[in-house]
Amino acid sequence: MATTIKDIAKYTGLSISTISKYLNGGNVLEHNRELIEEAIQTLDFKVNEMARGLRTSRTMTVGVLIPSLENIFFTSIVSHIESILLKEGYSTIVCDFKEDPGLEEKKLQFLFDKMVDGIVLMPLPGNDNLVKKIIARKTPLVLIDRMINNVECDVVLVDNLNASYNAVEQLIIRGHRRIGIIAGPQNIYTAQERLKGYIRVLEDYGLKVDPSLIKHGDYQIESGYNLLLELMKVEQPPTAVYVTNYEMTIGSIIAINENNIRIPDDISFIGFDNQDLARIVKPALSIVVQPVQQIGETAAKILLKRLRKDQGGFPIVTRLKTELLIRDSIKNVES
Amino acid sequence: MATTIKDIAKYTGLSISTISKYLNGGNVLEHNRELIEEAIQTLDFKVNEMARGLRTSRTMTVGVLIPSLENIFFTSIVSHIESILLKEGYSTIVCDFKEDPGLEEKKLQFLFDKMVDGIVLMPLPGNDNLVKKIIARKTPLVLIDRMINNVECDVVLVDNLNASYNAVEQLIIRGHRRIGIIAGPQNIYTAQERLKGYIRVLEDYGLKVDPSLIKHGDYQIESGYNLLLELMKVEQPPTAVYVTNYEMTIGSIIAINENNIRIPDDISFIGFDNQDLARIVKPALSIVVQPVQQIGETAAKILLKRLRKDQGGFPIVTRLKTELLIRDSIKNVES
DNA sequence: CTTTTACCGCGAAACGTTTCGTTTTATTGG
DNA sequence: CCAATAAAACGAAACGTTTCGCGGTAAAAG
Repeated sequence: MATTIKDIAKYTGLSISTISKYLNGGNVLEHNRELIEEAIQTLDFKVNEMARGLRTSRTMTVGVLIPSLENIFFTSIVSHIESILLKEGYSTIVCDFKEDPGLEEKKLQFLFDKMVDGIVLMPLPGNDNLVKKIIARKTPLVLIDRMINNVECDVVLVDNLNASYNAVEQLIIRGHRRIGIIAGPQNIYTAQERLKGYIRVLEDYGLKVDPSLIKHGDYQIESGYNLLLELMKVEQPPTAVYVTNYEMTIGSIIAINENNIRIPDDISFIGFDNQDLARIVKPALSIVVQPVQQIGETAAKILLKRLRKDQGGFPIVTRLKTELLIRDSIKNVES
Repeated sequence: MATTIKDIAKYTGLSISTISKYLNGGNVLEHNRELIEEAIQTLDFKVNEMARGLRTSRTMTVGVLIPSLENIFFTSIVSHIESILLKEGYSTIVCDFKEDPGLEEKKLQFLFDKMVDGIVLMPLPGNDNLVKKIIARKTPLVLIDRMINNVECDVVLVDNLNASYNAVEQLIIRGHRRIGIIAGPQNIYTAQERLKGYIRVLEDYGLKVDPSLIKHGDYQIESGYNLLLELMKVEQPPTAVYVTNYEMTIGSIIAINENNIRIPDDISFIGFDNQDLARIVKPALSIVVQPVQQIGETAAKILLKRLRKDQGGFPIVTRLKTELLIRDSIKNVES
């Protein structure tokens, strides 16, 4: 059916191995090079990746495993990863595991069965042995957004600690003293970091850390909704709140709207992740924005490096900076 | 390295071809079946898809081509497609073309080079020949969300006409007589349908269709923003507006907020696509919700059918119903 | 002009399957 | 118990590449 290397050989009068050599960047006489290129052009030859893969045991395929495809933070990272990988001829198989640890393992197995050359993973907490499994197989791996303790691995993450620090600092500067935080699950690395930043800046400014103002959610909309209302019911409620991911930010906003709480008069607000969200809500929300493009591109580039068998600098831990968008959701408090 | 069919043959004392026969569902002596299964278990055998693919020229891979990975409407459809395909052993290669016709063609070529067994495509308008190209190659294809004229092809779409009809009808029932629409690009099938529904319901109720109340946008946030403001500046402004996709709904809301327009007092509002959006905005927005899960699953199932070489019912045109969520963004007008 | 050194091209084996035609084994009927 | 038939197992070729070692030719060195 399709034209093969054999057809090129016939067309040019050269041997199969010479064509193969050319295809893999080997040296070929100038004259023959032109001949081969012409043949490839006119016969519309494309290497059969399956045959090549069978010989070399490389699939030119990488797997990207994320918790959910319905989360724009994840998918836009994927989008940038895909762009970079495609340029090098790799195809990207995206799997999501719907935040389910069982599925995570299953999908990973699927990727193994498909013999992907490399993996980009945003791991669920507690599934550390999955990561170890990948490493044991020597499949190149780049972790995203979340780090695993006691495991050496390339990882791209965001400086969550200082992201929180800077956000909360803005609240302090504007006179807030009782600042609530809707934090993430205690077993998620990212969430721990974001909480640490909150605590550190309070301490740096000599403010008391009040445990009743720290609420742990599960990164879902519902818990944002519930926890915001809980915060407002504390005996001495906060004058500002900092919410640490996108979904919980949405949930909080819904709670605020449904209960006729006014921003920033009743409470000042800083949310997370999504720029559009910042503008759509009234008044415009202040937001911590993550550098999704950089995250994706960096992860892809490191993976490509490893796929080239370049182990330089291992493990590479990249820590990217967030951006803080200050809008109208913060009130100045007289102190 | 990995265990092959040869190892299984050695372990069981059977021949390679018998093992292969078993793997492909052929008949094997009960005794041997058990033996083989045990061997596969203990040696942890997995068929090498590359070798198999080389022989059969099937890759067990399907390509999904969508305009953007940063659009939750698209990605959640992808998510459901992926789930279904995975169960049958297919992996899904997702490509987005960032709404760029040039890229669309390039990515499609990429998928061809990767020899995907099938394709799910959400085509850009005007690129009809791309679709024809796929069909000419006899690669199974399912179109999503947008139809192409004069081409026979399986397609899953939403009953956009009646979606609009029902939405606008609710506005009419509540007494609105001047209803604006922010429609999509005139060359997009989906957009045409949505506009048709708007026009038809007005005519059915004997209302005049006023061209000054029909604005065509490009499905991006910015144009939602601009067109909403244009609508409000019409000499006799509408009392209600219907916005026909997610991004433009966001844009409109931003415009409304920034200009202190009140919903529903100044204007009644029906938006599109995203449930969370409906709740996050205050007052809660009325929304036309698309059945993303059904779209994805239906598309995947049809594709699987075609991959099984079952041409039954070709071309299958599936038209799914939307849901109309009425919330607080519509005011009753005394007439 | 001869010897050495590069360089380029070639043939053949191998990667792990499927498939097809043939041989062996098991089953049935006479 | 043997022949005929059905069922199962087998062997070998093929899919389209890469790779490795060898042979030949041209350029560089003596």
